[in-house]
Amino acid sequence: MDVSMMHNLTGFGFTAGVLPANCPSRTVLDHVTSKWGVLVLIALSQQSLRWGELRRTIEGISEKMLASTLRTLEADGLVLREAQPTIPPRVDYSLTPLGRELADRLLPLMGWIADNADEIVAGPQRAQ
Amino acid sequence: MDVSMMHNLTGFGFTAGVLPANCPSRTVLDHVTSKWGVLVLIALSQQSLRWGELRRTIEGISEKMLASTLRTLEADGLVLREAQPTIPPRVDYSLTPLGRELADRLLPLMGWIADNADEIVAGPQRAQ
DNA sequence: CAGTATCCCCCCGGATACTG
DNA sequence: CAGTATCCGGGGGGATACTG
Repeated sequence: MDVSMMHNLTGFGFTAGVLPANCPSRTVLDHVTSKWGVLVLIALSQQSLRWGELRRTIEGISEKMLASTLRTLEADGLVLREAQPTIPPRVDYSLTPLGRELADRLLPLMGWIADNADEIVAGPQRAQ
Repeated sequence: MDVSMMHNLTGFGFTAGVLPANCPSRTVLDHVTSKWGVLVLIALSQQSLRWGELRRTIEGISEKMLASTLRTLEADGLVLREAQPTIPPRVDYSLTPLGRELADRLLPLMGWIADNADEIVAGPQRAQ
């Protein structure tokens, strides 16, 4: 599996119309690019985290959305949930091997965004 | 040491909390991961396209959302809009250099999603 | 052809309260 | 601590009609 083919769309089978509607890829894309999906995956890419740590790490996320996002990503097999049957409960979240593969593609993207965000939001003219 | 540092978040400057809320990176992330942002950028990564071509290429997008998405991406300096003053009008959309840099990070992601979507939506158990 | 304008609904997602 | 339950408002986003 060569990396060079990663940039050849033809090799991925969505030559004609980017992606057909109602196909699995669209579903996964929606999950990943959901409002908090990327940030959860990025957060877990560094280390496994507990619920409360995730909540504090991803600034601004609500409990509802954290739970919802984690459930979706877990159902997709991207995030692993490990609950200790202790009192008080302790639950650790981490990436599955599949999730790690995905995160490896997300990190360069996020890195680029972090690097260029200031220029982008400022606008081409004003940045100049 | 080439790609490996891409996996070190510290190198990108969002060590502490993934990304601060209300920061430029969040804004750009929201634009890119908007419902149609990724698909528009991917579509334009192969070739510049006219309005109607984009509409047909990105299956399922409405005129309203195509216009909205294009305006956002153009304002961000990621997409270039070139209108010919002819009748009937002809407008070409393409990626700016900045947009191309971004697309180069999006393509591996989309490729991976296309490759693994079937397994993901099927679920780990059933896929097994 | 390349878009606006308009109507309108769904549901995403936030806030708050509560529980094992 | 790690969530669920419930309420609720705004706006994301679809469908249709219209225009230069």
